[in-house]
Amino acid sequence: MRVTLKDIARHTGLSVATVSLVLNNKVHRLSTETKEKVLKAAKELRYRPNQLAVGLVTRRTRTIGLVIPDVTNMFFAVIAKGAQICCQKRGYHMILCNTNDSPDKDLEAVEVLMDRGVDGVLMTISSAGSKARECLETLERMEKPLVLIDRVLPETGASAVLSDNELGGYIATRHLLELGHRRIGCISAPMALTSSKMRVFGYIRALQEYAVAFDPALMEEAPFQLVSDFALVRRLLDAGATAIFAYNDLMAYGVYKLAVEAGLRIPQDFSLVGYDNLFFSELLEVPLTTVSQPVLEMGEAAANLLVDRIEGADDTGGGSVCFKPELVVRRSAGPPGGQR
Amino acid sequence: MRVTLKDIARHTGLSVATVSLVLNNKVHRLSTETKEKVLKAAKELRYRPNQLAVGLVTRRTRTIGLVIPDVTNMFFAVIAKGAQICCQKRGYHMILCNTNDSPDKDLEAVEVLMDRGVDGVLMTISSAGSKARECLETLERMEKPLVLIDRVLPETGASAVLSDNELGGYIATRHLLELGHRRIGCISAPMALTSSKMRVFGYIRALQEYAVAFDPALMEEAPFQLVSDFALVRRLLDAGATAIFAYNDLMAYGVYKLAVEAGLRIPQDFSLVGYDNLFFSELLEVPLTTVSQPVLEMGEAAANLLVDRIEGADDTGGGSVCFKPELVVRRSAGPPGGQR
DNA sequence: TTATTGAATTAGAACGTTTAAACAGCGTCT
DNA sequence: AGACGCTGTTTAAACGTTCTAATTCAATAA
Repeated sequence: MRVTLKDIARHTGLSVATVSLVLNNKVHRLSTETKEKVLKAAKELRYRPNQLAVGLVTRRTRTIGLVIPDVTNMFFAVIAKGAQICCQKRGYHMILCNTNDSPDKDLEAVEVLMDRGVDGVLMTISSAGSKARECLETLERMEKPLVLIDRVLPETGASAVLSDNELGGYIATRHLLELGHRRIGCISAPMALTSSKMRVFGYIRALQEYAVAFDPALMEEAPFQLVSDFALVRRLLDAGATAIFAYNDLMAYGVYKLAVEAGLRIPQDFSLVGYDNLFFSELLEVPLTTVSQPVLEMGEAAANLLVDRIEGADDTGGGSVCFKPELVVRRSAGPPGGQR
Repeated sequence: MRVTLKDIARHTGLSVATVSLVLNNKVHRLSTETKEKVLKAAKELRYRPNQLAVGLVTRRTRTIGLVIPDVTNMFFAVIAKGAQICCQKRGYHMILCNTNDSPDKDLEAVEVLMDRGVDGVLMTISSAGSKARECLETLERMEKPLVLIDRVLPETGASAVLSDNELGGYIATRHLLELGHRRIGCISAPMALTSSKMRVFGYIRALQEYAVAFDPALMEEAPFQLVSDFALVRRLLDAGATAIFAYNDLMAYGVYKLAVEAGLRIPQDFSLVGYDNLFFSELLEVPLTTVSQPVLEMGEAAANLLVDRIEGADDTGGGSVCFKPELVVRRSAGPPGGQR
């Protein structure tokens, strides 16, 4: 079975302690002869330390937990990959937990991760973050650092890696305003989501800047999926919208699809701007103008922040990092009025 | 910090052993009074067993490893989710390793997982599976079960969850043949991939069945990405292809995009069939005809198979499971000759 | 009275590490 | 000769569990 320190000790005629010391080269005053003997035996027997045992005594596992609503959502898949890249570089490993956006599972995931002795956790809390407080408290009790991703817990001092959603909403809307649109529809995700709220705030700020009155008739809220309700789009157009800013590309695709089916042309009949710059957005026949976030970098930054806090002597609570989104201009947004 | 058995023992005036026995209700002959006292204290103190310690003594961690080339690839993201669903149900957890399709990382991942005491591993070996043998050997030495996903290791008896790629290639091609195509181009992925090879075999079998000679001029091999080389498409069309079967939807999108850019119409100028039925495929202006695999089920089945083997008294090496792909007919494939 | 039985509980080893403290040799200095 | 200082190595406790074998105590039987 598994080769242990004891095996190496027996093999070399030394004590377990000596072997351990050599392998961790902790003590310098060991004869080179002994060192070589141990190293040789370890290599021959292909010794690898049992991390359960190591973790038990050192209280460090070089493992972090990643808690996200859904790996299948590209945003989170990329976050996971970014975090992995950091782990790779810094010698950590990652336990992945999917919560399906359920607050109960948020808490369960945190507890399970604690049981497994992770050194810290990376987490995007469920959109209905009702158990967030308890997660925080658990982590605090265990004295393990937490870095939030994309969603923030107000009031608590938890550090986070964010994207400036307000700015994203602003630049998307400003782009439409610059093109000449004055009646701009906005399809948001549930407003419980900070990111949704912030994007709407950005939308409103841009309108104000261009002295356009905010009209509630131009606001629609839709579930976090492909928009499949044509009535919703119809309402916006009937309210005079010449452009639509959607919470994300996925929702924009739904609008797009519905528009195509209804014989409406983009951008002639109305302009469309999404958010996320999914891979697919440039493949649409009318490539989607959208806002892009540096998601991979965010994942990597989050993990880096976490590992810094894990390893940092000075646990300064770690500030938050905020990434700037960028506008990706493609063809789905043009001047209003059908001219092209 | 963490509450341990010792804390509960101190709290109840009992011994650690008794507390442990109650909590695992191992021995029936314990006074109900004692039981209640322990249970109450455990709840009050919010005791949770340290899984590192449990794992160390029981040699079981209720954790499995998932080794995949890339979470960011939808196929694997969905596999991961399927596996998670199984884990959820059966009380397991999952450590995720990305290999970036590098054989060295395959082996590293397996070793790391062994160090962390996982009970078994779920794995898609890198396409250049050069270290596959060593992975197998390591797992065997540690006596941990392995279930392969999507890719197979011939000669070795490792159990696997597969999709019938030969059948998929066959039904895709047969569909085109039934529509009347006789010159069908095939864009494969690198042939080192079993799945690629099998799909091509299916393609050839369909051709044979329809008494169409196989023409090497109609075969192209492309990297596992968006096809971005128009010359490749041109070559196929020049060789007389009226239809193209692409290894997967992603590659098909590339072909599609290039075709649109070159002013070629689908399916009038040529038909296109993909593989995978990615979410986006139905959003294309000409929705993509494709082959769909039950990926979520595959992930779940793989994890189930693994857990069965972990828990099974009878480790019968576990046979392999093979899922059947299905044709999803949409609009990108029509009769040849431009008629519509 | 002394065994015998049985129920309830506990001591203690084990899992595989780390690490502080102790120890054994041996040469040097008074 | 004894004290001291090195150097190289080992002892042993600890981490938090599990689990076998042992112990305690009381009640019953001989």
